[in-house]
Amino acid sequence: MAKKTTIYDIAKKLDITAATVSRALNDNPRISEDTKKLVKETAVQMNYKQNRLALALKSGRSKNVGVVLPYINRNFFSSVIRGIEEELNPIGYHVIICQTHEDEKKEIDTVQNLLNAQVDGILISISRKTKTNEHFRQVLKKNVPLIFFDRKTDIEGVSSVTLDDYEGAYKVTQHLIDQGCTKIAHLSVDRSLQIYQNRFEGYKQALEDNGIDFYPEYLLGLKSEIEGGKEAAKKLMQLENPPDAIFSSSDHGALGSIQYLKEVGIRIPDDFCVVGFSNEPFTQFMELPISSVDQSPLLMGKTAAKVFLEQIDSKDVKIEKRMVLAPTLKIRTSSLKQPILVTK
Amino acid sequence: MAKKTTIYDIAKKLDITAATVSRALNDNPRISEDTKKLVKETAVQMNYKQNRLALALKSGRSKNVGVVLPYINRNFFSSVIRGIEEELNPIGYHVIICQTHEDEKKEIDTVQNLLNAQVDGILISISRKTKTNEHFRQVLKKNVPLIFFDRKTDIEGVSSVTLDDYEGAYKVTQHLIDQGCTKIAHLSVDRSLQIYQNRFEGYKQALEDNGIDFYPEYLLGLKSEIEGGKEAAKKLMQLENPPDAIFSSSDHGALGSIQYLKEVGIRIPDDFCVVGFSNEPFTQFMELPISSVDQSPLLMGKTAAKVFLEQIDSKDVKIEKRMVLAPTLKIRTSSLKQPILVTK
DNA sequence: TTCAAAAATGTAATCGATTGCTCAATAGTA
DNA sequence: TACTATTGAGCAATCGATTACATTTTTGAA
Repeated sequence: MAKKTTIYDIAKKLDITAATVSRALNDNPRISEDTKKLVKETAVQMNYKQNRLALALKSGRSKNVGVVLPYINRNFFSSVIRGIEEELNPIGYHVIICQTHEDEKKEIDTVQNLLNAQVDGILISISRKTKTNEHFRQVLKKNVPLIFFDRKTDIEGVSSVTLDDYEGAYKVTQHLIDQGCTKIAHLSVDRSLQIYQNRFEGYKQALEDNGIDFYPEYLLGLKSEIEGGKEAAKKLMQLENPPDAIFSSSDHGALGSIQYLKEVGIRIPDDFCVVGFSNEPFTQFMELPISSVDQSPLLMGKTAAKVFLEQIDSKDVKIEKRMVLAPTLKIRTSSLKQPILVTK
Repeated sequence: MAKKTTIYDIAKKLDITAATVSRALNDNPRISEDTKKLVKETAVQMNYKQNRLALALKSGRSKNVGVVLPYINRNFFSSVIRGIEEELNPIGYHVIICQTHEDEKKEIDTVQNLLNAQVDGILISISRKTKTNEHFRQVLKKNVPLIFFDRKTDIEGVSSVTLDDYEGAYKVTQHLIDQGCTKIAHLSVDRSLQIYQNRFEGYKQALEDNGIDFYPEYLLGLKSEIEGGKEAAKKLMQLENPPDAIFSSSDHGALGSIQYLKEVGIRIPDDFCVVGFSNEPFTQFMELPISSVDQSPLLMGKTAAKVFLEQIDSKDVKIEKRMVLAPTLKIRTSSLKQPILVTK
């Protein structure tokens, strides 16, 4: 019992061929209206459901796409996923989500597995530790569309959807300068990733454009999350000439910094400004709401999905599309000296 | 070019049969070691990758499981997913994640789609709006393992992994009473869901066991997130006899309440205690860390996955397993009057 | 040397749906 | 009436891997 009904079952019942059933269900014009109606009714009656595996095998399209990212428990990433799903689900695609936990080996395995599973495309935000390209070339070799989002690496022929991190960082830095800060430190997570390198450069350029020298001591690496932010702030404040603002490449880093600064009695934003990056939800509901850069994750997801669809549709033509989204600076209390306007 | 190599390609190259190739690759003892070695080497050389679709169609197992939940951008849910993946990925399963956004119709569609896609099982946390059972019966009818996690509904023959919400709520309430609170309000999200009903009952029982009367005015519904928490707190404080503690069924509700209470100058925890539920990360890194109930999402995910595997393995035997995990109360500043011990 | 048992491969069907090609039946035309 | 379009539906191959059931080749003992 509980056997799934196939088109053969329907065919047998109606004493026709499976081919006819298939055509009827697909509204093939070569089938008479009468037959179509009969078949469709019987299908409903027998609770027939198309087997997508068989279809996939035949057509060579699984209608599955793989989404590979470091973690899903970051609001940014889960929102990107939501964007992708909103675009792809309505047209029959399923999304297979895989986390790399920032591990290169896992990323490679994952990509390989997805290829085996015959996904129709792979949307990926590379792990922090990824130094290799071979697994991406494998994807291209198999003619499977590959799209980078947010964290990318440069490979010819691969499309990407990213945020203008440079611009975002520039805006943050300019904003801090506008607030009267002149000694602005920058916490960078891992500049071997383009996004962090770009943020760093935007920061540097803004300083330069405002005639402020860049002090290497003000540039710190950021280790693990909140704790890293604390440590970094501590180090900075122990400098002979401590900064008066921190621009952190991550919201968690910004939070950690704020926690440390408060501990040692520094008043924010009066004496010190802090800005983060990513606009994680918690930044706005802290007691001291944290300024941050919004990365439009939903839009990024949708855009990545659209790029994938374009790629799928134009099989032969090779497209390389590099889309860059505009960042929005959300100014909140942590960096707003004159309480004129607070963006929610 | 870029054609995927199949076992037929390997067979042709070695002038043997596809059957032999298949057997060799699967280490069938009926194939000589020499042939095996030769086939395997050639496979690597030709960059052969098994087509999982074909295998799935033949075996009737897609090695995919569907995970259906309201949202993935809640730490609780994304951690459950992580637990599921950790258990299932290593043995070759892929996880297809689908969000219902608390919409019954979407849930029904999703389940239907997953069935069409021939998933080997469905792990689901039902949406708040789900009142129907028909789609679950469809799953059972097709003999596809169905496992509820966290949010369940009672259906015969369906296994579930849940938290002991009753116990969690009881602990919270007892803790508040131990802190000297006697007028404890409860914010409940939607008692048509078992989890919230159970929390309510644990709360009520704890009151009763301590000889405290239950005041219906202290029981409030909780609408949208933080805002809802604020509103609820406001309403409560406008009562003739306002409470001296709030036990919120959601962390966001607790946060909203705290925000309101602070606004009107009520000191926490000195004059008022607040406890949430879910142990979302933000509860511990707020300036005023919020007490909450940890739901062991990782363990829940792993357990659900294990139950699924048991079910898959014992095809014929019908298993109905109801696992209930123990909650842990994380006591933090928001409800700790005597600073003796703070759980991190 | 002979022949059965064991070892190594091959044959062909199967999973479920699709589709190019063929064929039959009906309609239409001269 | 004879013959050709047109329409409706069947046949069989295909997608890639697996596997029950042969068949062939070796091995080894009598």
